[in-house]
Amino acid sequence: MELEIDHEGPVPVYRQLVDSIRAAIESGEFQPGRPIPSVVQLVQTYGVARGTALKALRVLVDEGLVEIVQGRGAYVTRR
Amino acid sequence: MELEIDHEGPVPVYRQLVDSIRAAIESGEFQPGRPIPSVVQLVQTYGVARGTALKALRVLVDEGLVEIVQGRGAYVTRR
Amino acid sequence: MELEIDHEGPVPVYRQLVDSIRAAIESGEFQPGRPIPSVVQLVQTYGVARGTALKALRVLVDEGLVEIVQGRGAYVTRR
Amino acid sequence: MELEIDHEGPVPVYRQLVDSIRAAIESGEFQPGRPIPSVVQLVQTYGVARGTALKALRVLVDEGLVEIVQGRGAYVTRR
DNA sequence: GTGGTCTAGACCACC
DNA sequence: GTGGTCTAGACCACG
Repeated sequence: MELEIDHEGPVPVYRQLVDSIRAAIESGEFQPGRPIPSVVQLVQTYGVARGTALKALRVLVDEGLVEIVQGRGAYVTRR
Repeated sequence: MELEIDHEGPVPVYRQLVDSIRAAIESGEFQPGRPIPSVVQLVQTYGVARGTALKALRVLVDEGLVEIVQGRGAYVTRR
Repeated sequence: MELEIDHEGPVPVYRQLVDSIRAAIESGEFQPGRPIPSVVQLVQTYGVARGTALKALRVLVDEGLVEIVQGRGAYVTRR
Repeated sequence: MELEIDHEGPVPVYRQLVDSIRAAIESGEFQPGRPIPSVVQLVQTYGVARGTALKALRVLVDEGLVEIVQGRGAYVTRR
């Protein structure tokens, strides 16, 4: 998963997060059925706002790459 | 009854227990009037916390698949 | 809503919470569509453990007196 | 609550326990709504068998002096 | 802030 | 041995 976020550039931060996480999933760094970093971890690691991390999560859910389970976390979709 | 619990995956642990026990009942592995594994056995076998095993039990009782006999254990409902 | 929980008495603590909240609903103290005290408030106000407060909540939900809105809280059921 | 049990005499041990506990209730030593000593405590304090302590408890319940709440303990009946 | 999940430990009566 | 109750703490997504 890429480590740098460009807060100044033209690409929305949440988009950068989405692309970064998607790349990590497609590369196999994040395995199906395994958790992706929690919202809190994303916030701390990338220095983004909570809302930004949540927005990125929503996009990934809409794309079917990630599933949310309440009380447990966000996971890479199996299949 | 399935032997593996995925503590890292998206499915809540107590749900995995419920599904596993229900499958064993429906397959006939656990017969009506016969006991299902005790809470302590579930804890030891699957490495889950007591509260988690009890929560699974409660769901099965609510579904009518299992009934509790105090001091004796949990049994597959007859009928 | 009654203010005293008897931790030494015969009635299970979660049951006392259920009875207390139900009484407040039926008396109109807690109005339909309005929130009931949060889990954290119950914990702090009555000196009970989180699990105990959640157990009481679950009973009220099962009885149809209360409904949960995720991320917002527990509300008295309308109707 | 009396401290001596006569294991050799003609009075059944469970009866001696019953009388002892009843006396403690009637004297106010054990208050209504408060717990009486647990089965384990009776066993340890008086050196009686578990079955004996349980039998004494049953008699007290039948007499309406004590009420049992599963998971919590035995309590002096209110009123 | 909210409730949901989970762990680890304790004590209880009952069989 | 059995399940039921309770505490104290943790982490999660969601608003």
